[in-house]
Amino acid sequence: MPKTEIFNRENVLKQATEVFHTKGYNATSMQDLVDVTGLNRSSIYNSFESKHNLYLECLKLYENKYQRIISKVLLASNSPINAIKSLFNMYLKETLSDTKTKGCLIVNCKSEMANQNMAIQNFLLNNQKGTIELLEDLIEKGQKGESINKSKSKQEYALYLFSSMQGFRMTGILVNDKDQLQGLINTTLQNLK
Amino acid sequence: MPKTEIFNRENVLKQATEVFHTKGYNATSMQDLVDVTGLNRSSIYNSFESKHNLYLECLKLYENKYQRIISKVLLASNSPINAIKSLFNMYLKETLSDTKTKGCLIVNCKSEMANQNMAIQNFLLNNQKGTIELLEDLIEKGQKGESINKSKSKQEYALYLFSSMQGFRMTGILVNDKDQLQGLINTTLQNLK
DNA sequence: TTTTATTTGAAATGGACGTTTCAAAATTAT
DNA sequence: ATAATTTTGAAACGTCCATTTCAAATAAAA
Repeated sequence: MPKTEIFNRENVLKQATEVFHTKGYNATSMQDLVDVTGLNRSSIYNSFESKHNLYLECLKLYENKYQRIISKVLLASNSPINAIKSLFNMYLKETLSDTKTKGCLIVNCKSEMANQNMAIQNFLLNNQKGTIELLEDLIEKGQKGESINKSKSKQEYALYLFSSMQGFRMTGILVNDKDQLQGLINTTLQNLK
Repeated sequence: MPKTEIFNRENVLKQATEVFHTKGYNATSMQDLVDVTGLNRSSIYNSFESKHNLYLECLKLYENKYQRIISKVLLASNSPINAIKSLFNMYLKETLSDTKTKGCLIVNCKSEMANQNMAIQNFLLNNQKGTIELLEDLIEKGQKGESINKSKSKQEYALYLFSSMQGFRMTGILVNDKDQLQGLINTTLQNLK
């Protein structure tokens, strides 16, 4: 019977994600991935097929990680507007704790690869769709419960928040002051009240 | 006396910018630049020193181009709030006319290189400083003339708009519907009224 | 026309790239 | 132990990378 895979697949993906996140896809070499994972080159190809496929798996793991975090945030919130506030505060916390100022892996991926690779573009479109749907649900509830104003439709506010989140992630790359970023969140959410 | 440079420097920079903008810095090869400019490899090195320096010059040209466009927009506006609206509409126009959905060169640059290269980071910080100062001036005037509300300081609204612009540029990469993007602008600016 | 300085073309530099190969080591079930 | 099957290590694959080299072509000034 076969010798079984000895390494922890998810752990390897986390290590690879850290490199891709720090350097971007194109600036990350296979040697970087060998170094950071401690795996042999051929083991990586055996287990992940190609650099591109490994990157896609990193993206999916990153997406799942945030989906889990977001679910917790939503469950812990007592109102839709507070849920949205908590989402932004979660991104604020991530931004402040990121010593390498890497920004968001998915936003960076969109910037680097959305117009170059169809598999990536489809991942991004799907991610966008899911995020906007989640925001639409929150806004609909908030508007019904009167904690979010009705001067714009749920679709309009969802796109606004989706866009604001990307702006926040980009801004956080070169603005690391907590008060400024907290102010930015407050200003962004003032629009919904 | 010497044979003089035969090519148009600014034109070469425009051609190089188009490639860098489409593929990003790391995915653009010197061969790509040779192909698109029609120049010889050694002529490029003679005139632009290195790929990295050529990229920096492209960034500066791109920055200058938008500074000129923005100046015109500001001069043509009859109020600060309309000036801001025109700025966003200018970005909307750029987004819709960009068939390759490249986004903003400077936003993409920040995503790809801000945490990797100090010369680039300094350029980006300087660009950020200039943009925010311009927005602060507009907001100050708008708040004095009562077309922009005073519930936030000019610093807070300037950072909000700066962040919103980046979000808009990112969103425009995968959302190409004019009405949706126009709605996004309206929602963003509703916050100032 | 000759001198002088520069641009040009084409080839070469050495190294890094993503990926493949394959024998040797390792591990599990018989 | 032996057989079966996979992972591993190390080297090699061919290609492309950014950059350099240098002789030949060029063009303005003397």
